[in-house]
Amino acid sequence: MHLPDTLRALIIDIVQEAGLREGLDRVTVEAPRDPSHGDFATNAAMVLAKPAGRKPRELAEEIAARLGQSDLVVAASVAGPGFVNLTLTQEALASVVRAAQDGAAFTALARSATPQKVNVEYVSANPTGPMHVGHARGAVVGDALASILELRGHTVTREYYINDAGAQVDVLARSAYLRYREALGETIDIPAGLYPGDYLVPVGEALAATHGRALVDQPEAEWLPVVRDVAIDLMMERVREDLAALNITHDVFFSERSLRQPEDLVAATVERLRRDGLIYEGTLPRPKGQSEEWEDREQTLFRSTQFGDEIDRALLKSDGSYTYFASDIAYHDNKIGRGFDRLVDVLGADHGGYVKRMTAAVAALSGGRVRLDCFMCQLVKLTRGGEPVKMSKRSGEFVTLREVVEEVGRDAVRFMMLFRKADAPLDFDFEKVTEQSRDNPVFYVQYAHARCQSVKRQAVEALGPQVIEGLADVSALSLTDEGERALMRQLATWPVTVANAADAAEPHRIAFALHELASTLHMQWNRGKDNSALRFVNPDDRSSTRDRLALVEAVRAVIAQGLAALGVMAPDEMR
RNA sequence: GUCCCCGUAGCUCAGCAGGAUAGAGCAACGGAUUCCUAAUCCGUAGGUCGCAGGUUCGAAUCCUGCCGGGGACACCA
Repeated sequence: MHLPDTLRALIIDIVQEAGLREGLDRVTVEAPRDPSHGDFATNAAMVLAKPAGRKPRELAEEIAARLGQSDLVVAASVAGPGFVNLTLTQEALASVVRAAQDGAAFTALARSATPQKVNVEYVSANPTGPMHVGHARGAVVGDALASILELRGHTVTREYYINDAGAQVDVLARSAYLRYREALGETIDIPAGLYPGDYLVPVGEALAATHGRALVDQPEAEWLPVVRDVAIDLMMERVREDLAALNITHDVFFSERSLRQPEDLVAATVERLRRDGLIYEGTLPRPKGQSEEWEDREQTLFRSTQFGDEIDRALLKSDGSYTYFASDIAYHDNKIGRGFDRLVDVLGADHGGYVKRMTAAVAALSGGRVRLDCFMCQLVKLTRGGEPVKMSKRSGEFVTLREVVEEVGRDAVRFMMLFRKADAPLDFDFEKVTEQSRDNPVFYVQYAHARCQSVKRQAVEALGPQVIEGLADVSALSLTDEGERALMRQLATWPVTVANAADAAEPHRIAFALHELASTLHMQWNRGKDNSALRFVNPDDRSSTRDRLALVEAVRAVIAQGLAALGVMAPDEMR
């Protein structure tokens, strides 16, 4: 159990002994903003007073008195409307310094008591071209989220849904076919509506190499499936390469077409919904403001309104073919069938209207057993020196993910994408990110890690290699400086941060926590300039140096854990 | 017209599932380098938390209604 939880358990014990039962789950233990309020504070008295019919401050006094008797607590005082502020014993905080040095074991304290099987679907970019910067955000957020869920103890499958069955892959095939003829020496003209990007040139060449002129005189119905399959394969290969450049790999690539062949799983899912009475033939009401181009159409509809959607949704088009939504329902049905407790979709901002219907479908298909969470990534505004950089998939002039990674580096791309709440728009400026100034938080955090390593190197130089051995057993009782205690408090809350970030599905919390920890470390390092007694390495005092090295190592271990979860390198030295 | 997201310092954003005088970075101004990496740090200045109600001991945080910005809205994936 980590320290905040230990304290909370202690408080719950005390409070239960006093006969209080109601509202226990609202009791929290947090590190107050203002360190003069103590190391930790609890709201127990305030949330429990009302149901117990007691006065908050009076109850707080009682709790404080009992807490004061604990081995962990030096002082417990009542403040404000009924906070109980706790100052911890040196030993209590010292235990964190020892524990945190084993970063993995320490982070494992964040593991959930009820681990789940979770599927995280992310990226799922259409295989019609290389990925652009917008895709990078969903990719990074999804990947980091998956990692954080794993730290929380869940079993995670990282999944990519390949939209290889719709009209857009036919467009891809026609575009590739032109490139094929081009490769055979023809002069081609790419009409509007097809993909003009020259990334299809290699596809054309590959087709020419394997098929020669065989496809030239065939009717479209003959060559299209052939060209399409080749094009999709090559596009997906490219997608994987692009993702690899970001150090992202998926466990499962799920093909939309595999829902139709060899077995029609879409039909099976639709049938099941029909048996459950959730499907009917009907026409949708005309939306207001859509008066002009609207015509009433009889369609096969899913009763998503029964599960919180605003309107029922079409599963079959008027020509009898499935809608994209129908395929997607079948796909999620397949995921449910694979035994996941929780499904997560990381989506682009343009999929906002899709969330309610899919959530409804999952609720219907799983009988409410499986939860679907959709997380939206807002747009990335790409600029260079303040000037907007266009990225349009149609224009063929978009900035690809690969270009960005090659220009600014994987670490910077990943960290920048995560140093913002996913549902807030993101500004990404090439010049700022490549500047490598402190404007760029990734360097700030990486530098903190490198600095920890540097301190250890310096210590070895001054005091010999033994000075950094066996640090896991130090007493850490000499770490009484306010800055040192601040670091210890932040370390103590690390497992809580991980747990919260996982439960809220907000990877950016990890990034911010690391930034804060880095800041506190840099601060303490600099305080050693004014006051040499505070330096991490003191050649005249081997014992306190070892305590401080243990603290430094604990900070380093936590930063390393966090950066690893975000997929960012933790360097031993900068440059 | 409906739905979703956003509205916090000049700029870019945090604010941990309501808590104690609202935080950070950048920009501005003033400092710190014989000293473990100045890619760092310290200090000053800067905010009616979009507006108006409501819920309660307590609201930037929850609810309702407006205003403003972005996105999505039947056989497009």
